[in-house]
Amino acid sequence: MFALVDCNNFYASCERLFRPDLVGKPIVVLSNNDGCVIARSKEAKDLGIKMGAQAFMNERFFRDNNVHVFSSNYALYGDISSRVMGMLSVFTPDVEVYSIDESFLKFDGFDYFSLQEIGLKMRKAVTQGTGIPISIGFAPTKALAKIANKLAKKRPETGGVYVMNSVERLEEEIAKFTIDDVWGIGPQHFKRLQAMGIRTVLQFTQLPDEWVQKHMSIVGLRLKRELAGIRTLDLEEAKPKQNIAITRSFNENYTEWDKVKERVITFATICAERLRAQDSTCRVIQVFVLTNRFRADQPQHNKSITMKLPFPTNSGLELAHFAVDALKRIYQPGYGYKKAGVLAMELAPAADTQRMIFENSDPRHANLMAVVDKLNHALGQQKVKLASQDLDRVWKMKQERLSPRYTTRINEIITISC
DNA sequence: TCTGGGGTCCTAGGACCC
DNA sequence: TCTGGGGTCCTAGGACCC
Repeated sequence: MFALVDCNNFYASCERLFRPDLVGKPIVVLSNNDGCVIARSKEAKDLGIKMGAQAFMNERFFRDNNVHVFSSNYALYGDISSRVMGMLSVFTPDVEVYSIDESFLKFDGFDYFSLQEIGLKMRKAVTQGTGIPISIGFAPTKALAKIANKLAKKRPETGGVYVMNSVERLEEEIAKFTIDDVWGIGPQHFKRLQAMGIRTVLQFTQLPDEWVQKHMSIVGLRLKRELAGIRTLDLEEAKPKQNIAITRSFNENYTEWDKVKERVITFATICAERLRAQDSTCRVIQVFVLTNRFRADQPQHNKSITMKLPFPTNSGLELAHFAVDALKRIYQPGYGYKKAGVLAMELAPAADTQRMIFENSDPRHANLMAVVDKLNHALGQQKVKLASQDLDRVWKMKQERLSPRYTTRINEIITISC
């Protein structure tokens, strides 16, 4: 059996951990730049606040309804996440961390144990150890475990743990469960299925294989098997990333070359930092610039360029240099740019780097970057920068309602008055 | 009249996930 | 004024190889 363990309203729950006064109150967490809502507590959902709702349009509504608003605090969420995932691995060695708030667990060889009981124990342990509420769904396949998890959430009487452990139970549930709520069915597939008159998971599993493969590719066919109870997907091991992207919207339209260039250099150095963190180099970079797509009245210019590097590297200096080269080829004066990004592609293990005949990454950079990483790690990110970066700039992202990094910065730790 | 067969690599685009 | 960021996998078609 597989289990899908999922943290309830994860970001909102994290914000509540050190603010017990917010228990039972509506909370929303905003995206970067405090742009739109990306997480909501149950109370906020009950107020009808939608995912992706724009923050500025709802200021008044938030105030009138005493909604507590937070900027996203990834230092906090990331740390709490690893604590939760760590606690889960006590119950089975087979864990796949699927996202910041979800893990798949495999329970092979547990035939003589009650999974319901194990699930309840996991919930208790995680709540006690971290304060984060979780829901757990057990089922014979990953796709069904996803469904079981939703049922655990939907039905309070389950105690947050739902075990799909009999054929009868499985058949009964998939006959009722609607297809739009299924892992792997996005808006496009849903539209097509709806047009075919397919409403439930059961109906989907009865479609001919050929049709599913033709319209939803092999991915859809695998999903069909999974939903029919045929184990097709297994746990996946953690692999180093294949691409690393740093992209940001700006706080305003940038019309000057120097400003855009500075951002691209900064993104490139962060990319390089992430490459080094997973011991990779990249062989290809992509740089893009975008104007504000929401402003139809302004001239638009969206351009990206992919560039093969003369040699693989993870040096911030070199990557910044190449990224500026790339930017020069796509940047056009006269536009107000709103967003840019740098992507590192064709990653390979740094240890396997093939030496080139004529040109190579400067070998001295490895030591230099190691020192930079060490300093930035100790003093806070982006303390040591390239001279071509804006040295005064801290992080011009709008983050007006950022909570403290309670668990990762000693000077931001919770204080208790007694 | 007839003009093969079997591959790989690359890119763009589409779909999905959190 | 303002509307996020970061990933993966698959397919089709073109260019090229022997």
